[in-house]
Amino acid sequence: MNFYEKVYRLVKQIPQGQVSTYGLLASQISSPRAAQLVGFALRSLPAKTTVPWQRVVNSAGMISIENLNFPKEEQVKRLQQEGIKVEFKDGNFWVDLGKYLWQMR
DNA sequence: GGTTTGACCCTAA
DNA sequence: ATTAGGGCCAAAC
Repeated sequence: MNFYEKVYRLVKQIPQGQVSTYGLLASQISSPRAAQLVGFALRSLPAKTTVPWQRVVNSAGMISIENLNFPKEEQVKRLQQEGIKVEFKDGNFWVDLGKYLWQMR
């Protein structure tokens, strides 16, 4: 099984209305230090995919997308449609992790 | 097959 | 507390 598949499967398991972080996903997949790889995997996602990539943010709850197929606005829009509050702060979008963070048990 | 890069994280100053 | 730098793992060059 590829690293990508693991990432995709795990991300697909995130329920609607909740979010997760790169580091957390990485810890659950293979090694806790591979957070960057999770982002790398999501980066290679095709424009049309069933993977809810929008529910993945960095450890601080910030959206760091800059130049990709999906602009930040798109992600924020989708998150808001799922009932997640996104606040605009200093040029970036933020999510309250304490409220919406999804933890796998 | 060695080097660079990346939607990041952690530690130290 | 905030900022800066190094490190980690896997793919692309």
